[in-house]
Order: sequence, then C-alpha cells, then structure tokens
Amino acid sequence: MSDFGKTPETAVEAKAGYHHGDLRAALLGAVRGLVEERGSQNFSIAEAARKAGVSSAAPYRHFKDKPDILKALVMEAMQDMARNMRAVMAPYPPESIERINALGRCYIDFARQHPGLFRLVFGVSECHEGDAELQGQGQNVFGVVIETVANYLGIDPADPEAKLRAYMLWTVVHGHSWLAIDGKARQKNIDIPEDEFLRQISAGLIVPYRRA
Amino acid sequence: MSDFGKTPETAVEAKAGYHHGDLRAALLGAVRGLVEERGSQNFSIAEAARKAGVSSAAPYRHFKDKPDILKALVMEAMQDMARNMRAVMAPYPPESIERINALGRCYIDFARQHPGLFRLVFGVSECHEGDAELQGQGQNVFGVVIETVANYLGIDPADPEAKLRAYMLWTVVHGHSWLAIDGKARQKNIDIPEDEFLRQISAGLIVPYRRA
DNA sequence: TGTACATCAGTGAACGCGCGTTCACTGATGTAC
DNA sequence: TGTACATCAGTGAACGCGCGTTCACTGATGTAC
Repeated sequence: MSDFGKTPETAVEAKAGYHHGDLRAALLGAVRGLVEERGSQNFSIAEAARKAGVSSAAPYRHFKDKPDILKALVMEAMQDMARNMRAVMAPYPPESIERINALGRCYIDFARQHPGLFRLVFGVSECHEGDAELQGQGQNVFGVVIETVANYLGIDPADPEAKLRAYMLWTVVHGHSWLAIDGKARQKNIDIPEDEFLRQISAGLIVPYRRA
Repeated sequence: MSDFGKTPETAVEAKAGYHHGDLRAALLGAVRGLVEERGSQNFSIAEAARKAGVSSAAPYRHFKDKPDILKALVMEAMQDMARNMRAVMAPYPPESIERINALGRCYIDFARQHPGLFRLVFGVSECHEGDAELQGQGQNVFGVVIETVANYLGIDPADPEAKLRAYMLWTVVHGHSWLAIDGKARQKNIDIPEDEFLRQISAGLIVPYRRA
C-alpha cells in the first residue's frame, strides 16, 4: 500500500483565519484530488484553489504558473514512488527473485491506486520535455530498478547489462500498468493472477541472465 | 512505414467554392496535425476548423461535439494500426519468430511516428471509458496479436494460452512505445538495437511456450 | 517587554482570451416530374 | 431538357463560460532595538 498523499501527523496544521498554514501542500493535495476525479488534464488552478478554500490568486504566492504546479506534483509523485519501491523490497534478500517481483508489483499498484497521477507523470513529458529536474527524479526511480536488478543478477549496477535487464523489466511493468488503468487487461479477460504474471516475466527476461 | 494520414489518390478532391468536398476527412487531418504539433490535449475544434479553411461552426455538420471528433480520430487510428500490422507481417511465414518481432516493431513505429496520436488513443480511455465501439476496435487490434502469437505457437487462437502470451508481448511493446516517445529510452541510454531488443523479448516470453 | 517596521501570505475585483456551441441564414447540389 | 423544390453543407455573428493571471490592497507574522 502506498501512503502517497496522506498528510503526515507532523505536518503543520492549517490554522483558522487569514493565513492558511500550509497552502502549498494543500494545493498540491487539491490538484491531486481533481486529477483523480476529473481526469489528468481536466483540472484548473481556480478549482484547486476553491477546493483549498482560498482565493483564485493565492496559488500564485506558491507557484509560478500552472505548469509549475504540475511539475511540483509530479516531482512529489516520483519521489514517493522511489521511496515506496525501496520500502517494499526491504524484506527480501537481494538474490531473491521475489524481490524483483515485489518491485514490479509496487509500480503497478501505484498506477492502479493513482491512475490520474500516473497518467500525469508520464503525460508531463509531453510539455516539460527536457526539464532537468524531472529527468533527474526519473533517473532516481529508474536507479532503484537498475540497482535491484544488478543485485539480483550479481553484477555491478554500472554494467550495461544491468541497465538493459532493468529496462526490459520496466517496459513490461510500465506497459501492464497503462493497460491495467485503461481497463484493457480487464477487457481482454486475461485469466492469470498478477503475481504469476510477474513471475513468468522475470523468469523469461531476468533469471536466465543471472551470473553463472 | 505507416501510410496513416496520407490522403489516398482516390479521395474526393476538395472543390473550390462554397462546398468543401470532404470536410470530415479534412477536419480529422487537421486535428491529427494539431495533436502532433501542440500535444495530444492542446487542440481546439476552432483551430482545426481554421486549419481546414472553414468557419468554426462547420465541424458541427459532421460531428456531434468535441469528444465525438476525438473518438472518430481514434477509431481511424486503430483501424489503421490493425491494417499496418497485417501488412507488415505478410512476408513472414506463420511459424517464423521474425513475424512476431515485425509485429512488435510495427506497433512501436506507429507510436514513434505519431506520438501525439498514440497518446490520444490511450488517453481517450480516460474520458470514453466503456465506449463499445472503441472497445470493439481495440479488440480488433489485439485480435491480430492473439492470432499471430497463436499461429506461431501452433495453438488455437481461442486457447487462453494464446491470449496470455499475446498480452505479455503487448505489455512489453506498449511499455517500450510509451517510454520511447517520452524520451526515457533515449535518456537512459539503453545501448541495444531495437531489433535485438525485440528478439530477446520474444525469445524470453514466447518461444519457450511453443507447442513441442 | 513594547514598539516600529519589513515582510509574508492572503484577498477580491478585474482583465482579456479563446473556446464550444447555437442560431438563423444562404449558396450549392440532387432529384421528381 | 427544364423547372420546382427539398436537402445538404456551408457562413458569420453571437452567447455564456471559466480560465489563467495581474493588480493594488490588507491582515498577520517576525524581528531589531
């Protein structure tokens, strides 16, 4: 389970009155909610402000413009994804293939639990193409995959083979995530439990390349 | 190479004067162009009409509303995809694994050549969820994959195993398409030729399940 | 501790914009006799 | 072949709308002395 989006207990409580307390976080939360409710593109700053109980000009104290809000949300989401992935894998030993499968499941779960956000994260490439910070955060997530796969295979994470195997795993998991949230997997009526699906994938694309 | 979007020679030529000739097709073409130029969501009917040299009210003679135009475009795209796939595979014998690989490459090429349209096709699920016609056209495309995989494996297309293997192939190819058009594959600097990539994928997920 | 002042984080009114869609209309086309 | 008429496929003006963003403002907060 992902905790993404839950306000931690320690967060600054919104104070009643003129000042909000933590409007930045509240706005991001509102946008996140709208993105899930209305679809990844059909939200407005105005509505997010309304949802946060604040005037439509207030967001501009915290964000430059609309794309800037989106970027912040996506950055947050990617950070959370990397954190989730690390947490989920922790119980498994590095040489266990179940560790790889848990990683995949975690990615898919994220997409299923936050389909709007998932769409947004990957839709953003369309308009923020080449943004260095976003790319860095992306590298951060992919880095976890490379590291995990390398550890399993018993090779150095810098070895190109690690990157390649990690990328193969990523394509499957990414593709399945999209198809799952688009409802295609359900439509096509694939009758295999997802864990077994992941096991077969890793067995076909990762296991055979383990260092002898 | 996909011919998608090229006006066939036989198409009704636009006549000069009051009547356009084939405004419906011209509008779909204009939207397609805008989707590629401006991103899959940032286009307007008004602009498409302008591009087609027609008043902003004219589109409503051919389409009910904006979502209706999008749907028509996506239907067209999916039809074309299925046609492309069949054409590309034709030269290969059914039991050749190269046939499977050609299928995958065709899908990826489509995404790369029409990234905006590709995004649209899969973004549409978000707002046209449950549309029967779109689902049918989707089944049509996936049907080609199932058929091809079943033929290769030497099993009946109705066999659940065919559907499962086809779905696995689809996830990889679909995932890689997304990552490719998002520029992730380039960023991550995966140094394997795409054909070799496809070969390894099918070798890992399809070949071992061939009927003995 | 009290006070003066700078800064911060909101307000609310207003703007210009382009969009989706409707409407009554008109010019072009097709057809029955 | 000619004519009358129905239908089709456009026009262009107008609408209401909600948005993103700016602006001058003001209430709340933090700090130097």
